Amino acid sequence: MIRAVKGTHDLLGTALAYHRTVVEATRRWAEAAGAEEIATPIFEHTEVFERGVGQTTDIVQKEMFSFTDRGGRSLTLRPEGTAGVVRAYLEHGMKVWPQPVRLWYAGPMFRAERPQKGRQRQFHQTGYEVIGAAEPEVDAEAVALSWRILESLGLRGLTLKLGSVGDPADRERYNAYLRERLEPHAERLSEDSRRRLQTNPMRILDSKAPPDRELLTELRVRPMLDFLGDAARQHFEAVQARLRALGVPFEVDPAIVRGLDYYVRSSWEIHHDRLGAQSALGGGGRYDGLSELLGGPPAPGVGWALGVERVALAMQAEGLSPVPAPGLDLYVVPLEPELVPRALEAAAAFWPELRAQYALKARKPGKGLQEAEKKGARYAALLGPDEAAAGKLTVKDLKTGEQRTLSPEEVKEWIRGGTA
RNA sequence: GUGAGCGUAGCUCAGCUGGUUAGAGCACCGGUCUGUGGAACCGGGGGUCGUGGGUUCAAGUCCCAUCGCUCACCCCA
Repeated sequence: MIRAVKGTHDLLGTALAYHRTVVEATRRWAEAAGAEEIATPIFEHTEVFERGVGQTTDIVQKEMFSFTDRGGRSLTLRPEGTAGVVRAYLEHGMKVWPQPVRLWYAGPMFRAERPQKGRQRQFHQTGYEVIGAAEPEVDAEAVALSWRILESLGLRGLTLKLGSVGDPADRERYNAYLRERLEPHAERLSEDSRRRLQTNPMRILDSKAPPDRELLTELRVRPMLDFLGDAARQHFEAVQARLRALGVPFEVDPAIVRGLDYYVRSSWEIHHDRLGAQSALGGGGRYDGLSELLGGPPAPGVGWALGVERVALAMQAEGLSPVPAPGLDLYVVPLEPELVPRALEAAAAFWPELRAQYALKARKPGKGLQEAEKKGARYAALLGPDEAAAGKLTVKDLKTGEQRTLSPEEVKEWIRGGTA
């Protein structure tokens, strides 16, 4: 049997209902904030991510699904959404739109990791980007929006961790400090971290390897926050002040680093307390240099992404139900075999005002009602010789038991009136 | 990529220390039931026991390998 590829899943039933609930919540709140939806391709030229996300990141080094197309171009299934959105911003000259431009999106992302709870190879994110503004207000706006989306879904066990990774110059000073501090003890670091010492020392802070953690504690390595320049520090404080004013609870996490190189200044994650190892529901940050990394003019930006599957897991852990998919309005039951075609015609005549389906085999009335119930229909319509002759249907409300024999037009009126 | 746990019907599982033709519940199909449902009862379809090899008179059960799933490491949404 051919099965879905490792780390991918068919989405249906309850899982899809959770999925839609998260996407629709994002749509509602993002559009409330004035954002326009964008759908970028799920694959891009590999360099979009190599240059955008960063050569030294785990995502680029070991998690991308890349392939060569027939023309010899290197393409990559998007591992995240922001780089593609900024590429689109540049490609469509959105810098001439009224600034800043607010965009939101939802769609699949791909990372070649070993699957586990809350981690799949194809997963889904919703995201929000504000491009063309450097003010701390938009950082706070973005954080507050993602926080409120999660709250609106009913989630309680949320923690917002806010940090700052500073400006590039601050990071250079910090990286120099880290190298100087850690290099004498390099042999005690994990293999990955020894490599990071050369390529990107800050990423060592992200390591959870016990030897790395011990060494960092023992050396009393100072956090990035101590190295913020004046501009970044003022920005960070302003963001905190705006968040307090908006009533968004957060804790400052001096160690927050983020796995994507394009982040500067604000950087945050939202965690849930009952998710297991992969506890981040979402994260984001400011990426003022990204446009230039992609070959564009300076264009400051800030944004976030939520992991749809993880939010769904968190909702389930808290016993929260998704918005259910709408069921059938009407199930048409032919009472005689020769009336099956008439049942199709009757059901088809209700589309699309009513969700109507019909039985392919003649049923006795009792069986027909039972079947309608199993199909999840609110109403059953019996079509027997009498109804056929009169051009009517005997329609029964399966909840109340109320029954009427009506013309198709009257059926529409009754049901639409009843469900309005 | 590393480690651990688990693979019996569409789903949830039973199958004792290896011993007839591998079972149950749910679901599905049909009947009891020729114009009114949610019940009950009866019947039916559906399994190469993940796969391959080995031990044995005999393997769903023991051993090895392999594949898959899950969780964890790593990292992140």
